Amino acid sequence: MTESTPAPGEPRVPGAREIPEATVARLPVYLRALTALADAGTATCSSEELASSTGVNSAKLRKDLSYLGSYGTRGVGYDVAYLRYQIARQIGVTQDWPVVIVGIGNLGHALANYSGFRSRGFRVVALLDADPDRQDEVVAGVDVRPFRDLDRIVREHGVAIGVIATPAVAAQNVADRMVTAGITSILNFAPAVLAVPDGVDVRKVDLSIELQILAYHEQRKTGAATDPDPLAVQGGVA
Amino acid sequence: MTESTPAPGEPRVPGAREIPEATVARLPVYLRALTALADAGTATCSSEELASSTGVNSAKLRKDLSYLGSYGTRGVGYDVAYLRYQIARQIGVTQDWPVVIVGIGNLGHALANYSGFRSRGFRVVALLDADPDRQDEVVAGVDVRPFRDLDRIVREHGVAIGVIATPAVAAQNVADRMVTAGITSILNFAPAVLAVPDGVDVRKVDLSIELQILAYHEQRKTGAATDPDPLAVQGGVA
DNA sequence: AAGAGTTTGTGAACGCAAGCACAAACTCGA
DNA sequence: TCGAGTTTGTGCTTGCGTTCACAAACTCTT
Ligand SMILES: NC(=O)c1ccc[n+]([C@@H]2O[C@H](COP(=O)([O-])OP(=O)(O)OC[C@H]3O[C@@H](n4cnc5c(N)ncnc54)[C@H](O)[C@@H]3O)[C@@H](O)[C@H]2O)c1
Ligand SMILES: NC(=O)c1ccc[n+]([C@@H]2O[C@H](COP(=O)([O-])OP(=O)(O)OC[C@H]3O[C@@H](n4cnc5c(N)ncnc54)[C@H](O)[C@@H]3O)[C@@H](O)[C@H]2O)c1
Repeated sequence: MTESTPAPGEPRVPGAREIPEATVARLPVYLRALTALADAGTATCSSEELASSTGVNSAKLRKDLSYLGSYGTRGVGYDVAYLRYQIARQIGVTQDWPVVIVGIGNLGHALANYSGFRSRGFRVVALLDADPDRQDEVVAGVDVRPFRDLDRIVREHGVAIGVIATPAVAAQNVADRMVTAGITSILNFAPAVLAVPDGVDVRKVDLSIELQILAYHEQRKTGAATDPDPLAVQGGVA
Repeated sequence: MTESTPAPGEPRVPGAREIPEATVARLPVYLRALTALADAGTATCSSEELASSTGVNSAKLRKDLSYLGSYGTRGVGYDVAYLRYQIARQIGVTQDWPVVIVGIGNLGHALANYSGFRSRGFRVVALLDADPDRQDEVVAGVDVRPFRDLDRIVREHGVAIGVIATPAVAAQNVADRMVTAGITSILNFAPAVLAVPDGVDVRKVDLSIELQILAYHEQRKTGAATDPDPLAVQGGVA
């Protein structure tokens, strides 16, 4: 769902190696750890140190980094500032990405107020909501605009990434409008499965699913299993 | 990180088959789709229908369901209500899980106000914050308590699942306190890597990481790559 | 200059997950 | 009762991700 169909044979971007999806998902974690090290004044670190501070296996870390190139020095380790820059460049966060947030309710407010955006390569250029009552408000220095302004804002700011924080019923409609406006990456917080055309990436963040996964394991730990087949409700096999 | 060491040879819960992690992560999605079907009055559905409404391959769906048992009927499909119950039972959400949220700031407020909790098997029994100024507040009918009440609340309500929505610097300390109090599953929203003892599950939700993954793919799409090796900053190889 | 110690980069083995393809098991109509 | 049509459950293949283990490449001490 994340990968758009790669042109068979030829790489999408000339000169850019193909980085495995699992590695891409870990690069931001390394980036964060390297930023912390840089802030602490550390100039150099080994794969072992970086691995333990990010909670991964050191061999996995080295293999991940090897997809970017050979940026380490044997017997020494990695130059923190240099590696940090290389990862940021690969991810594409050396410049800021303009982002719009649609649905400024409970969650939308929290997202708009989140300071971690700016420091990690993103800039909220607009907050959109369909409810006219919301549209007087100013959240974190950005004023809430009517949803119909989407096209204009996307065009003016060259927005490629959109965040959906509306109720589930509205999510597909919002996604459609985003795609029409030219957005090609969507982060979806609504508990809904979105259908989008090829070439558009969707990632979902679903709190309930995360909790339910925890509940599954929790149930196994405590051995608190419900009886295996308590009642053959309407139309059960037997 | 999610899987605690399984006793080698013997299953953790007698009579409970081992369900692959990837399948566990999809069961909540199926559950949600089945709930929607049930609400719409649909009595029966095929794997093809359920698959397309959840965005997965139908063969994968059938294989996932086969880990729970043989609950379908060939030539017919699955009984919606029956399958729904079976999935809910396997996940462990036939009864409500008591949950505490620590850190009632921007995000904590949104989480506390989130109605999707109750309807999906979870009940917020307490909101905790270290800041005394927060502790007069009542959010969504639950009043904010001092963080030091954690032990008592966990004990009184039998809480097994905790949510961390504090700043990153406080997250490890909060996690330690949770573990001490008896919590064995943690959902962490702070951008920090948590160290916990064996037997404790941690899942993290990290907005910045999700956005950075999108940015990576976006960069490849537009071909907007930074120059491959722009400057050999302090200590670069060559 | 050489040997001991350290750390990277990666070949190779292994295990998990995805998807195809089909037999088995069902329904329905004649 | 039989045959055509439908849909499940799963064996098998393929691909991806993780981990081990080690040679290559470096530093440092003597
Ligand atoms: N609040 C949470 O902590 C939380 C957690 C997980 C998931 N979610 C999900 O995030 C979404 C938002 O949750 P919330 O609690 O902020 O809900 P909310 O009702 O507080 O806010 C939704 C906002 O979206 C706006 N909206 C509705 N339809 C719209 C449309 N078509 N176009 C533009 N804006 C529209 C509404 O006016 C409202 O301001 C929901 O889907 C919810 O399930 C929320
Ligand atoms: N706001 C968002 O949308 C968002 C998005 C992604 C991630 N996050 C992360 O979620 C966390 C919370 O974000 P926020 O915007 O709500 O921050 P916030 O500063 O608004 O709220 C943090 C709350 O935690 C409380 N707190 C601090 N130390 C504590 C401790 N030791 N014990 C108990 N409570 C403590 C504070 O009093 C405050 O009320 C942060 O780590 C942030 O990076 C937030």
